[in-house]
Parts: sequence; structure tokens; C-alpha cells
Amino acid sequence: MGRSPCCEKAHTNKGAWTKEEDERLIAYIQAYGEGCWRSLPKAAGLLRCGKSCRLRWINYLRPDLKRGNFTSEEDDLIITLHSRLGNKWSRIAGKLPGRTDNEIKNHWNTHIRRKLLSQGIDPSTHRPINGSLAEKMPKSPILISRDATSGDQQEEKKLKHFGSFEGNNRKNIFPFEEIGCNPKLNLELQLSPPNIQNPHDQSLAVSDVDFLDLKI
DNA sequence: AAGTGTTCCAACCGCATATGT
DNA sequence: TACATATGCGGTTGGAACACT
Repeated sequence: MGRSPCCEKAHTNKGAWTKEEDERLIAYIQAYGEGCWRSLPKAAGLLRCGKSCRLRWINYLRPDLKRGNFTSEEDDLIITLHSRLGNKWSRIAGKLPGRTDNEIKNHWNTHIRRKLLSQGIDPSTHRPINGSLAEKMPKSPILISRDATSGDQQEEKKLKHFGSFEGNNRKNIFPFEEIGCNPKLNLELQLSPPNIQNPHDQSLAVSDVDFLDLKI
């Protein structure tokens, strides 16, 4: 016997949420709390499945969401956490107040990944890519070079000049061997083992990133 | 101005895990 | 213990917006 669907697929809306649906969801959660997602749509008068409601609330309607552009500090923290946790977006999001796993995942795939690639760093391993300039840099367990002087627009132009990359659309291979690291400024982040104060607590604490030794 | 290509992100899907009976 | 159900998570997709020719 196969697994039953998470919700009744018939008679449910899909696609973008309307303003009215948002208002209904917000009003219901403000009145009754999050509770049971499966029964929420019916109770709130929404033709959506519980999963969809949960996603909408967590990613876009929650009042404590920060929204807006990621700061360079947030970028650095994401890179650091990703180097340790991999694609555990929900755990990474847990360390960035006001940010959601989906938002961080998108930001990683659209901005950070390409930034690392343009700097000759493999975003999966956080190590220099073979043949790149970055490989010639001093080796460290995890090495992150950051061009602090170039903005996103500049980065965007450079990337466009060299073509697309194997990113969200997975269509093109990025010719990163043609792109050198910007020599203007490198911020090298070195990671060392965390100082675990409570061995029973396996979860990362915010202080876990304090071991970062930032050299400019 | 129009056609085509690319980027971005909201939302979906399926699997894993947690919880209840 | 086994099974059913609910929730959470991460990968993937669709399409609007934007850039380029």
C-alpha cells in the first residue's frame, strides 16, 4: 500500500497566493495559532493543502521575518555554516534570525554559489577548484576569499561577460577556469574545531561561529 | 520594438522523520 | 511492534521580470 497523499488534492488551489488567501491565513493564525496544519485550511476557509499553508506562513507571512537583501555579515555566516553543515538549510536558518530556510537556499543558489565559483572555490567542498588561482593560495581546511570591494552589480556584469553558470537552471557550465580571483582584497576565513562547551548539546549555538579567525 | 535568453524566487513535490494509536 | 498519519526538509520547477541582441 502506497503512502496516502498529505492532503486532498482535489478542490485545492495551487500556484501563487492571492491577497485574500494571505489575509485569511494570517487572521486564522492570529486568532487560533498554528496548531494542526492539516485541518487549518478547512477551518480557515482556504482551498489549500496544509503543507501549502504552512509554507506560506513560515516563508512569507510570519511577522518576524526580516526580508530585504542579505548583508555581507549574513553571507559570511551562511558560508561558514554551510561549510560545516552542508545543505542543512533549516539548521542554517536557525542561526539567522528572521531568515527562512527557503530564502537562504535561494540566496545560496543564486548569489553565494556563483560568488564562490567566481573566486575559484567549489561551493560544495569549500575548497579551491583545480586549476584556479584560488588553488595557488595558501591551503587551509576551509578557505573563503571575499572581494569586499565589488558589489553585486559588478559581480553580475563579470559573470554575464563570461557566461552563465551551472546554477538554478542547471543549463550551462560556467567556465570558471577563465575567471581569476580579484586580487584587490582577500578576506581569508579560517575555521578551527568548535569549542563545545556542552557535549550533550549537539546543536550549533550562535557562539559556534565565534571561532572564526578573520584576517584582512 | 520585438524576439530570445537568463535570472530569480515563490511554490510544489517527494522523501524522511516524528508522533499517535 | 507495526502501521498510519502529520510535519519538516531539501531538491526542483514554473513563470514573471529583466537583460541582451
